[in-house]
Amino acid sequence: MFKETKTHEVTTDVVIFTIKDDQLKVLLVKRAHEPFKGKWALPGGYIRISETLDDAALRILKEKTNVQNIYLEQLYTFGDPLRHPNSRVITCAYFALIRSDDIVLSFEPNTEITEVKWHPVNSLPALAFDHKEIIEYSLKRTRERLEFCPIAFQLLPQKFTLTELQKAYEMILMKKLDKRNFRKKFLSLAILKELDEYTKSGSKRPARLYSFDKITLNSKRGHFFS
Amino acid sequence: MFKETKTHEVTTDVVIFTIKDDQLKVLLVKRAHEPFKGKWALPGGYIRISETLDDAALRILKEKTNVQNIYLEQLYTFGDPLRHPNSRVITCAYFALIRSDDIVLSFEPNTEITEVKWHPVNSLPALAFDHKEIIEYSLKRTRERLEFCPIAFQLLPQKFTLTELQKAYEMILMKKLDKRNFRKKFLSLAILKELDEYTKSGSKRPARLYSFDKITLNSKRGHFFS
DNA sequence: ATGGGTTTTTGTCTCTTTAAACATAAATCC
DNA sequence: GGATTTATGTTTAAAGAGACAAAAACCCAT
Repeated sequence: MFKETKTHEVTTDVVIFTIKDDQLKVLLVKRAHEPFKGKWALPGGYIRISETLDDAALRILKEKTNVQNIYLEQLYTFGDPLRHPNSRVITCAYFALIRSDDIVLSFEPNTEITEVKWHPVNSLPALAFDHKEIIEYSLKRTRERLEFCPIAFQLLPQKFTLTELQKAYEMILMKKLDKRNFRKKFLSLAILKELDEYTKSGSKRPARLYSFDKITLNSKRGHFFS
Repeated sequence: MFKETKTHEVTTDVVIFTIKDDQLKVLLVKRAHEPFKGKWALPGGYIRISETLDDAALRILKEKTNVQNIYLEQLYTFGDPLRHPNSRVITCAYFALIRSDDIVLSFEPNTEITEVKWHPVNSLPALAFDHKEIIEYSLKRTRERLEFCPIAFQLLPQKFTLTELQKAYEMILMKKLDKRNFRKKFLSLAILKELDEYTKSGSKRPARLYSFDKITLNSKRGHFFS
């Protein structure tokens, strides 16, 4: 079906998660052209001939969301010969968690994309290519990482309450956690800074705000939550 | 330095570990041509336009070593624009552990390779490209996996003694383990089948042989050794 | 101002698992 | 019988999981 003389094309796709409106969401773009015209897809693009894979992913992340300085990690390389209907495209997927309040979706309509939007991961539309599979794999990996290092801070604003932190964990792990045990565990890790501020929220007891103190991403052996 | 119009080339390189002569070794091939003519390198090759990445890695593994049915896992994709001196080559690295007694190095001298040999990982020669980096990363990942699932069985013959198993772990983790605790732990996991055979070895007490019973690769949460 | 509703905050106990340390007897060969 | 290697249990301490209840702070409505 393919001529063996055809060359490969190499792209990168970026899975960006955030928490908005109490939901875990992923950033998608709507395609302007075939294939999959009008369908939602992960932000992605061709890797330039003289940039590293990491640089390509960072560039694309910045182009779509204007976000920088992010925990961005190579996820997996997807290379099924049939994943792209027209040609052989191998894609190196990256994933990131970002704070929703850091985000300015600086989208200027262009020739490739007609829309950029956050979608709840629990109700995704039909996606282009194998992007659904990529997102699912990314979620799985995010959960695995969450057990070992507290990457959830990437999802939260600079100042947050323990309840917000717990909700982030519950959303990613998709299960409820015990409130007292959760707090106990996190406070014992000594990675949170207790602030002298409180939420001036609504009709309830104000909650103390915390910020992450030292963020040591790859340290911390041992489980957080299982 | 590169024209942006140049196309990417995509290869796969396979890191194959085994235990031979009481050492952890990696399979290398000697290159017949430039670049890096005469240097040792990982077995690798171009991904065909209509095969999956996994298939490409399996094919190359088979071409070089005649080994099949192997725990083969995508490791990482290396894409530094300067990793290949002549052109832009992105390589998708895989790694595998194999039993030394399964191996028939069926090497027929050809136009690309002049030699195939196992090299102790502790004393590697100068390697082509970034292959040293790939091997080191692979070792790191192997160690991480070893903590969670007992993949070391891939390195051992069908029948083995507990001492051999322990030595495999010690070689990969590069530290000594307590004999009693090691045996206790493994026997409690109920993944070994106790055979009614013994080594008819040399001048010492014969050791009982074991084989792996059910091999559940991705199961088994929880640490094995840390 | 009072009371009801809601959310935050905090500590203890149990049970299980894990880590680490440690010594002696048995089987074989010479 | 001497050398070597296999085989085997117990104890201790530490860490982790999980279950569980009551008081305090705030808002609002009456």
